[in-house]
Amino acid sequence: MDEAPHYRPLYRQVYDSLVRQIVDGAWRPGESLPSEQALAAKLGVSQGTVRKALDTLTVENLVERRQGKGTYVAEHTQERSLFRFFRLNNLDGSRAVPTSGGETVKQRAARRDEIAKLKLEADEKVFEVTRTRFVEGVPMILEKIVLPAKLFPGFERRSPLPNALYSMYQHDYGLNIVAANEELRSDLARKDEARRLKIAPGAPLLHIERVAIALDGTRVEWRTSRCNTRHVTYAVTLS
Amino acid sequence: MDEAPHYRPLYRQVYDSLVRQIVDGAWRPGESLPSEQALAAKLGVSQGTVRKALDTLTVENLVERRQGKGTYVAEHTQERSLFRFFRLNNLDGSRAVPTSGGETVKQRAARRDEIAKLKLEADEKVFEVTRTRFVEGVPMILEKIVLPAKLFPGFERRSPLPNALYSMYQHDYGLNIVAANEELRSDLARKDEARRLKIAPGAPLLHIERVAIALDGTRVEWRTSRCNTRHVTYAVTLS
DNA sequence: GAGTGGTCTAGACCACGCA
DNA sequence: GCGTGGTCTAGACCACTCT
Repeated sequence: MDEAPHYRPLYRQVYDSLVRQIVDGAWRPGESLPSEQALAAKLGVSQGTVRKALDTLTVENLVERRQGKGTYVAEHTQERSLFRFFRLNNLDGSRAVPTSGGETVKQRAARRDEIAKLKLEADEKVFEVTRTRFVEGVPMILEKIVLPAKLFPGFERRSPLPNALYSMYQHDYGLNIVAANEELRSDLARKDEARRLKIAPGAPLLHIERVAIALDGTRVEWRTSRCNTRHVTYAVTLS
Repeated sequence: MDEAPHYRPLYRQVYDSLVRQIVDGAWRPGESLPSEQALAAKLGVSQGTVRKALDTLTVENLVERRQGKGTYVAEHTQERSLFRFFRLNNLDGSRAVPTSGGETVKQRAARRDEIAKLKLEADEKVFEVTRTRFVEGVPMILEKIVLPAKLFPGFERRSPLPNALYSMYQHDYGLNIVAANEELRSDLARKDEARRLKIAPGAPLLHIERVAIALDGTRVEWRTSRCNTRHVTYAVTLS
């Protein structure tokens, strides 16, 4: 009755060890890790084995390596974060740059669907953020963001929120968003939505739901975006 | 005024050489490549260098490696092709399995937008395929597929078409689809669409446009799907 | 020049598939 | 038992960055 792998390669153990240390904050985002040689010496393996682990971390966007300088814990800067997780393009194919406005933040008990989506305990509280996002000054997206309150102490006092939330999650709460699952469908604008987006009721909206996942697997946010795709499109690259 | 790389690593040259040979059909899909040792000997490099090139090919889904057996040119089987390029899930999260019906195929001159999207010459011809796709017997998607005629000799005589076209492109025309760019937006069902999908006119439809790209960069198809997302959602995994 | 990551080699041994 | 890919090592040299 053994477990699946039957044997764990050394480089995999090195990888796991490094991930755990990054999760625990042994090195902050933007800081450099020890050199390959140093890591190899400390862990008692060859440099090549450390390299293989670091290469995997690089592919997964957890670290960045710069020849001649060192290996750095990846940082969610404003631009990088947008580039990875904001997928809307203008009709000419250029990347749309969003701004935010009209936000509200409130704390309340989690609802049943939120408990399921975010894997919460039954009695947990959440923060609900709503805001409008603009592209070139035009209201384009209505966002609702639900966050587990226990992960974000003091969040209600942080208004106004920055445009790129993931950067804040990382720096202020140690939550490193590394993956997200999205589901898209088409829907019609309700009356209140139409008013806020300055379009006709019943106009088509792209409905996007996202669950964002941190390095350790924690579900950090459930975001619902309702987007007027008259002037932007959602871009996906399959490969 | 030198070119960008300034120097091309050996493993990169090995990689390029292997890609070229796969494109040229030196080994057919499903066939095995020579062993690492054999390739290393033939190319006059070490086994490790060949391995690095093969690892890259593996990540890009061009080959599959099986320990104890060998390295095989990746094959677009029905299931694999669907898994990679068909992104619709049922509402419970399970993968929707489509079937196809009611197809028409015609040949005609390319229109201006098609010339731009598929990078055609001005006077080229295209095949236009239209068909309906069903999920669990219910009409769910209206597809229009535009193919450059020069890439698909005799295509008009192939009806009825298989459900998974990319498998056919690969085996019958040597066109290996390795990437695709998609753009999504929300739209309303026109009258004729509503009739064919058995929904109300003005119901919301997810509009998906895809340009599929072969191994050598050729644009092989421009596909427009108009999908009723009442019972399915389009899933994206960002990482 | 010192220190870092990037490339390349040669060789050993392990895990797997198959005859 | 043989051939394949998978892991791991030790060491050499190259390219880049900074002092």
